[in-house]
Amino acid sequence: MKNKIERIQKIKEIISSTKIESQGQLLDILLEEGYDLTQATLSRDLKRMRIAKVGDGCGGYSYILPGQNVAKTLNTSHSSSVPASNWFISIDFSGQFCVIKTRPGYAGGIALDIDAKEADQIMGTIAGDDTILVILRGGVRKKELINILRDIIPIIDK
Amino acid sequence: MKNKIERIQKIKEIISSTKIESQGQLLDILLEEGYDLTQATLSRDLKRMRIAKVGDGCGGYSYILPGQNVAKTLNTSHSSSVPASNWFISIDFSGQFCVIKTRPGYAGGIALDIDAKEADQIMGTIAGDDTILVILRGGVRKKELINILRDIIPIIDK
DNA sequence: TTTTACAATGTATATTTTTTCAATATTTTA
DNA sequence: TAAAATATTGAAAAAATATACATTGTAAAA
Repeated sequence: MKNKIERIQKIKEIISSTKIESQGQLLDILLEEGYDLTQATLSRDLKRMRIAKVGDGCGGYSYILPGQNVAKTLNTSHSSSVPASNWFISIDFSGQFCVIKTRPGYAGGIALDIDAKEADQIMGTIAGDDTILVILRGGVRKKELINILRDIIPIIDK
Repeated sequence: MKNKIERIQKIKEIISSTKIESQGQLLDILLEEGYDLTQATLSRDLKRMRIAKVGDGCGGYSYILPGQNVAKTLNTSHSSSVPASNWFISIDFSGQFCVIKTRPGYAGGIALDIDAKEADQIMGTIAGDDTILVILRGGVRKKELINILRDIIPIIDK
């Protein structure tokens, strides 16, 4: 009972640095770290802390802290070997444009990955800190681009 | 199948205007409105829409749209734009003193927030760089102070 | 101190949510 | 248009999450 505050703190740390897909996964980590608790307690903690479970945009789920739109990016690598879910926020299409949102700092690197594919269908990319604009050639369809991006964003939707 | 887009739109409307505590409740509303679907489809919709289920701070749960910021709702009177979870380290009580540890640099600002409450129970605060000393009036109990700090430090919720 | 109230937690269970699988429907391609 | 590829969905099963209840620990009051 004494270590509740400490546990709460630890949960925050884990959630902000690791992608958590279920309470079971988080529970395992906490148990490994030496905390002694059950899933029931974890459920109560998450409820009180207002930590939310939300679709991750890549076919899975992710737990997020309140206000974690500006989550810090602990994963320095952005190469294709890193699961997309570590940097990916959203993808949107409008006319000949595709806008990909990433966690802060990732856009430039991911844009390079996209450029490296040298796809005919892509006229070019422009990247800021957390947003990539992909400009498509006329007549290129959404699905076509998704296929090109598939190994950068393994599962866009499922 | 044609009405999927319409249904998605309706879900957004409902979520933003009504407190939804479970998919079952949302499903009932949609059925009453004439939409024909099952809970399984709803689960998929919510996942794709990245709608989250989160503790409502009053003992229940609530579904929220991606844009809605949970921390803001919680910290209504907190002038700082920084969510509590980003600065809070620990809180301790001893006699008429309460010591709050923060991440470096935050103590002063948080102390201002505490002062702004102008609570009778608090005689004053002294802040360093990462520590706040809250001096309580005689007879003020721990629980009482926690109630006062509740919307500055949401974590100590209970 | 002793009593009392309340908070924290685990266990077991209930509830809710997610997914698998199969059937259709829709869209794209040829 | 017909065939092929994709997407959407429901029903049922599986998985995940939440809670009722009982117990124990902690703090406040007397």
